[in-house]
Amino acid sequence: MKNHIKALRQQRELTQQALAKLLGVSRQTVISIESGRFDPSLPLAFKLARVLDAPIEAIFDAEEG
Amino acid sequence: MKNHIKALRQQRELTQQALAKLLGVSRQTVISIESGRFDPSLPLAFKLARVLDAPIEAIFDAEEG
DNA sequence: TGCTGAAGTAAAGTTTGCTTTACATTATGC
DNA sequence: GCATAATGTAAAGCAAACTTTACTTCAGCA
Repeated sequence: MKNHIKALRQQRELTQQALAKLLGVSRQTVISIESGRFDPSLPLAFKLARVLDAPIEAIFDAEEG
Repeated sequence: MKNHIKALRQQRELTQQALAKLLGVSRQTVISIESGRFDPSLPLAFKLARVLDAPIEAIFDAEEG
């Protein structure tokens, strides 16, 4: 599932480390989600939406598999 | 994470079995998510939003932990 | 009565999300 | 040159999502 976290994070001038801290996860988790290694859990997706100030549907591409 | 899947499913007159088939998961998964045993993955949450014709934020309560 | 559909619980097992640790690369600045 | 910050990869291990199977309960109906 593709996402625009990297772009949104950079717009907010947040490092991966800073975003990880805001989300309460490790830096590896941020890297892995940004690079598409895996999808975040639903609670984490909601936190991302709150931290990045964007609706979930705007952060993730709902394209089908 | 609380959700309104059961109510939305019943409004659409879908059985758990029918919803599971539409989502491409097992009936157990539908039961477990409806009853709050665990949260769906993000891809599954998107499928739920599509099948139930409601935005993710309307299906799940984003209350903080 | 007994059958069938819908909803529910439980347990074992696989897959995926997440953590922790360690190491590599690139850029900035002393 | 050396240190530090930011990004990235990889691997081992734990936790949560999901599957499969099996069993239970309740309602409706012939």
